[in-house]
Amino acid sequence: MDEQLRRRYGLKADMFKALAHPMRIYMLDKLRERHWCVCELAAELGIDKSVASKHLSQLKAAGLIDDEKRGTLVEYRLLAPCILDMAACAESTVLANQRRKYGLSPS
Amino acid sequence: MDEQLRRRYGLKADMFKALAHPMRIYMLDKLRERHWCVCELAAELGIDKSVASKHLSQLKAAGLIDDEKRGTLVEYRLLAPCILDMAACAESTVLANQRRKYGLSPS
DNA sequence: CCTCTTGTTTCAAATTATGGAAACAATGCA
DNA sequence: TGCATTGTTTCCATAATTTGAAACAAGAGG
Repeated sequence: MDEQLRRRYGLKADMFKALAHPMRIYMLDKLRERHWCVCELAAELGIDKSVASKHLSQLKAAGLIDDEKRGTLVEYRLLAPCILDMAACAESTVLANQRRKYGLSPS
Repeated sequence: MDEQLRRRYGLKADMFKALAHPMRIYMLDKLRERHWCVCELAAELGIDKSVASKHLSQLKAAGLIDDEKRGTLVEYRLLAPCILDMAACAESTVLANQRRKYGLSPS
């Protein structure tokens, strides 16, 4: 695995790493509907504003969302809608595997 | 965020967590071509067999791959091809963002 | 039975990720 | 200016992940 391959797979991994947290996926789901500011998302998720800000910063670094200042608040918006299709694919895969392994019906 | 939502987003996050490592994505890419045993993948990636085994175990737990014993070796095979489409989507998104942010041409 | 090969598991160490509090910056408004 | 609101950053404690070595388990084959 040479340097170029390592960098290429590192980029993909960074993208998935940004998605590898329940709060961040929930944030993306909320941003699909409309713009949200940090304090709104923090209240919706029941977490500290600093934590929400850091999660949003990770999503922004991954290029999944973008922000825009409006007065004292910062509005975040979704950039890459295909990401949520990925999340849906992930969920259906997980559910299919649960059914296959444990015979559970989809809940 | 109630318990049911937390569990639902936790499941999605677990799937992405399984993909959030360069070696594991590389493994999935290799498994797209054909079956591979642990020692082959370990040699290909230049990592210890115990490390390769643990990465594969994570991918299996996520339901992305499956294994089958053949004598002393264990063959792994890809289960969910849509996962690699996700990885491709991730890469194109990353590259698009690089171009948008830094004006780089696609490499 | 003995030995070699292949994989998995366990263990400790190092690294990384996360959360919460506090400090700080920036804007709006009286 | 003074003050409240909103976000970001920093610091620290805790939790999770990753790695490699070693121990262990399971077959294959002499």
